[in-house]
Amino acid sequence: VNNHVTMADIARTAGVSLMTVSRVINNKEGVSRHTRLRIEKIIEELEYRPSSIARSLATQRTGILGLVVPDISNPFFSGVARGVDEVASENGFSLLLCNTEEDRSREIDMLQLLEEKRVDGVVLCSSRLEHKVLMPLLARHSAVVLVNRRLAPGSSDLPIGSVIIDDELGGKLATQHLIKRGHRTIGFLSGPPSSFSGQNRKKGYRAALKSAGIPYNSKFVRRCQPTVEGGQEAARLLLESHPELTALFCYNDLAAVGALQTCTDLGLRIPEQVAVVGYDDIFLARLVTPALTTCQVSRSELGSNAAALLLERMGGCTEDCRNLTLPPKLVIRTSAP
Amino acid sequence: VNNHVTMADIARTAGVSLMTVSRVINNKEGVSRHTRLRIEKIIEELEYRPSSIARSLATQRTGILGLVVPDISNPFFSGVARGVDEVASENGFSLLLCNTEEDRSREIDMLQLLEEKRVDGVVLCSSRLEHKVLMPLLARHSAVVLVNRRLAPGSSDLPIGSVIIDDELGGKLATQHLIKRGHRTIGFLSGPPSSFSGQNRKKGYRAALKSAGIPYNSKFVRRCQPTVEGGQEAARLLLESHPELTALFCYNDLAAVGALQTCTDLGLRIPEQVAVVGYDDIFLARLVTPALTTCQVSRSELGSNAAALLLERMGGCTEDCRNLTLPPKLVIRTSAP
DNA sequence: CTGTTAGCGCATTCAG
DNA sequence: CTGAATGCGCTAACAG
Repeated sequence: VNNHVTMADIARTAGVSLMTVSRVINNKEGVSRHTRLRIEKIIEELEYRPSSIARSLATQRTGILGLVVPDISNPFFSGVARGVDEVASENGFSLLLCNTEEDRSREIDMLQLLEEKRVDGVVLCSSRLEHKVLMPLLARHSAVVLVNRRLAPGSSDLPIGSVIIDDELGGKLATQHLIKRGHRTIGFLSGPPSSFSGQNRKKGYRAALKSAGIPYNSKFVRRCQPTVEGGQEAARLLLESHPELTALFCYNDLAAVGALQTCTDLGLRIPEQVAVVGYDDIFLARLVTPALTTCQVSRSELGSNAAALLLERMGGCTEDCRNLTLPPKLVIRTSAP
Repeated sequence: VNNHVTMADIARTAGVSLMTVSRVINNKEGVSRHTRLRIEKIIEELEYRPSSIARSLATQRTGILGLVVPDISNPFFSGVARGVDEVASENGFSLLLCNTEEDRSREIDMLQLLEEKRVDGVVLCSSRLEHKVLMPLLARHSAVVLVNRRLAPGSSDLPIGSVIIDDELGGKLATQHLIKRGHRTIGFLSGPPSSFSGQNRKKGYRAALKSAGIPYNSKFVRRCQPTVEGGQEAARLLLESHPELTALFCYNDLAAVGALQTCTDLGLRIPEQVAVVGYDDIFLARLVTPALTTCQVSRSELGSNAAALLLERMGGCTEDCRNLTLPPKLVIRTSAP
């Protein structure tokens, strides 16, 4: 089905000009009730569908937003995507999906592709690009919102918004909860050293310790891959060398699940002997045994807020309301009641 | 950043015609090595990016494929999306993501939207629309591939491809495995009655019983919601009324996890007293205890095959290789060793 | 209320 | 090897 009906076809069979047809299509006034109805009927009969591309060329707007994610099959990002899509589609925008496959050069390509596609705005998630190379790319888009990344204040005069999770708060909430339950020796699986969120969660961890008067002990902190295996290994190393630990705060839920398994292997009962707290509240968290106490971050809210912010910017908002920080919420389950 | 550099700008500053610029952009011959290099340099300097929309209007091709899914945040569909994206982007196509939110009227809207956007092809996942309303919509697209749904043979002369999982085979593999391990009284949590895959899995279940000479007993079969809670409830009803059951084959992994929990609640040891088999091999499957024996279906392969099929159709393949049936694979873990 | 005239940015004839 | 002319389908000023 290649030969589409065009506006000209409608105009011809209706015996009017293109302009008149255009008016009824776009619901603009200046058409008599009668001819409008007649044209609408013809449009129905001929099953006319306006061409977005022609319209885009004329209006210079595509009605498409670019969504760049490292991996759409990662539940975190598909959750974000869902949120973005919700508010985008509510406002008449479609999403062009770009998977970078965690690859920097592909991220660059995608950003350029989106420029060629003339998308009206871009939501960029977890950009792996360094500031120097990212900025020129973003400069070529009229509206951009970053998710999971914040530009250093003053590092750019571009109108770039951002939505991030308050990881420091999350780290603090988790640690405070453990302290409140009487734990004084709390281990921390800190995730990949390059991870910003890991660093911020650690800040929260330290802050909570400090305000409780508990000295910080770097021996209780261990990096780990953000995976079940990573958590398993790190937890084992930590617990074997420091049997005095009564609690573990983990970079994410996957690592926490690993920690759970390690405790089982070592014959440590949870939460009696070791309490475990995760981060993210992935689907899995409530299904493992014992169910995981964790910091809940709403992925779809990340997305919907990002989209809302983007639409705001596209609308030409000049205010400085460019950065959002979403608070995580501690969900208490049996792994650390 | 609204005022893009155009081909005309390049042509002017290079002192050549539009045509020449067009030729170097599209890597066509008919340009002297010298001018080509000169123009390429100017393109670099001016940071020219061709406009996809203008090009689309001229060529009648967008380089965009539509991807329609019920819910992108569902790991099943984001997995499929990943697969589709992989082969699409390999072949220079982008993806327009459409979330129907499991809503029939939105599915219709999306299909129309994709027509207006003039996408080159559509991958439609798990369509909820009835044949009568679906066909006219699909007829307006030049290339369509269905995922998780197959049109009745001869029910349409449209060149529509499809990729589905062989659920009957899956049901048979799972059941045969249990039989081979000595089970004779095997329960089946059959999922939602409206589910095609559930019906097919049941066919496989029955076929396996039959070829083992085990009589089919409808009392051993119970519908359930495809959720943890659904599986939990159905498993309880089944096990309480039929203590002779020594194994459960479950509609999906979520239901299987529910069954696992029920067994624990009832004090039944897995797999000694009750063996449990799931379906899908979601991420969760290997992480629960005991790890789930299950039928693995590759979501990304579903997607990549769909995309490949679509590209084939778009290329004008007239062969009858329109339907693919992917075999699931039994993954044996500790819940049914 | 309605129609005319120009583009939007590029590709594709067909001539030079 | 290079260029001029035409059109893709639609919108946006302007005129009537």
